[in-house]
Amino acid sequence: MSRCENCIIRQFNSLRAMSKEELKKVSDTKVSKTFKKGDAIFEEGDRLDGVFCVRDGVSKLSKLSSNGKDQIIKLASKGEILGQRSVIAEESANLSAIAIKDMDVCFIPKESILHTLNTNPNFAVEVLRHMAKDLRDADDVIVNISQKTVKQRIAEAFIYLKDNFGEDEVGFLNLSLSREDMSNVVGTATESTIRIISEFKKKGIIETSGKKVRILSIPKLETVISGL
Amino acid sequence: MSRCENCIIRQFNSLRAMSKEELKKVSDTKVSKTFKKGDAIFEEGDRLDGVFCVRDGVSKLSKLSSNGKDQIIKLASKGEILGQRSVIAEESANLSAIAIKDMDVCFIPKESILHTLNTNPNFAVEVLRHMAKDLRDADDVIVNISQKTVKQRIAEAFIYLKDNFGEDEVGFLNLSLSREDMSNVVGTATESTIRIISEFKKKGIIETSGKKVRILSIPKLETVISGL
DNA sequence: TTAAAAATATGACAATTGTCAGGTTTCGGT
DNA sequence: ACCGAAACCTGACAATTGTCATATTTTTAA
Repeated sequence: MSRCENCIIRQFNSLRAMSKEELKKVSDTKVSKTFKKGDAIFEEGDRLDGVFCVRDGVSKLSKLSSNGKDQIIKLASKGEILGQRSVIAEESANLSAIAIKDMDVCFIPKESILHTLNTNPNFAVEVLRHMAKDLRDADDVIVNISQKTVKQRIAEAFIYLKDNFGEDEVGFLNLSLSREDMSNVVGTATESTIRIISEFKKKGIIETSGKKVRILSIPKLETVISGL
Repeated sequence: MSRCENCIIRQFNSLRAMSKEELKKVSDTKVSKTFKKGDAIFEEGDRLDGVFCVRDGVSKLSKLSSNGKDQIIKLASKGEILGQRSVIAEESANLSAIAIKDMDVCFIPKESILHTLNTNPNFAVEVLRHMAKDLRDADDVIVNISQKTVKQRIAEAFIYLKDNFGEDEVGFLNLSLSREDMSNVVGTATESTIRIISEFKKKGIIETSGKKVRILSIPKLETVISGL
């Protein structure tokens, strides 16, 4: 079993601010878990007794609205820590975390986290910085959703997928979302997403092959985002 | 000049986790300021070299969208600390803070804050908890804006104003927003807000007197929110 | 392999919301 | 008390987006 002290993933998140001894403690209590595409890591309302450190795969963090639709707030991959907000606020989970690519995660009991938080200011500040970034991102999402058209938001989503998850050797996006997930990211009806993606294909902005998507022209996408 | 150690406002925010000595230091470096309705405490893009502790009044925190409209992310009043996120992330301000009721604030240089953060874990955790709450709120706003109609969002905004700012002796909301600010809170055009408020008045859900608004029936508002 | 289920696609239409173009009322400063 | 500016209001219309119904394609599982 691998040890946190040697885990490369650690460099990408706030665990890097932990001391050798703290990491050893975490390593002794952590549990590796795997989740298959579609599995829930946790669901809205669950009481979490720890956080999940993503080693591989991708998860969508979403919340069910009263109208029965899911809104995806964030896509989390390698290095992200899930459930941190709920554990810190000592609240039940506000979001559900569902795997959209097979996942490999470490479960870390909340005691180690909370103890380190209360004794190691470096760690607390590191977590704080990360949450400050999340908060800024959330504010930006609010502005985008309320002030831009669905077409602009879908165009932005493609850029986001390219920037955050990259492309393979032949230019296909590494992360393909179903039309439904894409709709839940931008906050619209599935049919609207399908129509706009069809339009992008007709206009030579993107092309698809099976589930895979390739962006053909970033400039054209940016023209769409700017609103003509 | 009043001292932070004696300030009642402190009880409502993370400054309560500071030690006597830390508070004294803050008190020695702080500067009281007043802002009149319409004044900017800071603007998007400003480099902040401190935070603002609100002692009285109300501020809107908003961000300008590329289409030229403001989106109000949050309304901050007594006890709130403004600029904390930017100072912690060491970024320029992501939002503008404009007074919508004459304000009385204390400016606290960032050095005191950052120093305490790095040495007093209790303070860091307290700030973290507060930011966790802001993040949860932001996530909820995302879901509301993307999944509810303008009418539902305006109804919710009235409930929010009542719950967070209260009513006077005769039942008028303590905080009155202009139609434009209300539009920027819910993310819609001013005309749409005006139409819906007119409709609420006709249906006996609210009544107005000058700028003041009185909610006549919470149950009716809740019916609107539930979407019939 | 093949049948069923899920995802994608498209049309027709309705509902919601935005825009523009006028008005009227209210408010703050002289 | 008055004037000009800002806020508020309303109508007409257009644009965007959602809903429903129905194919078609792709994926999944027996």
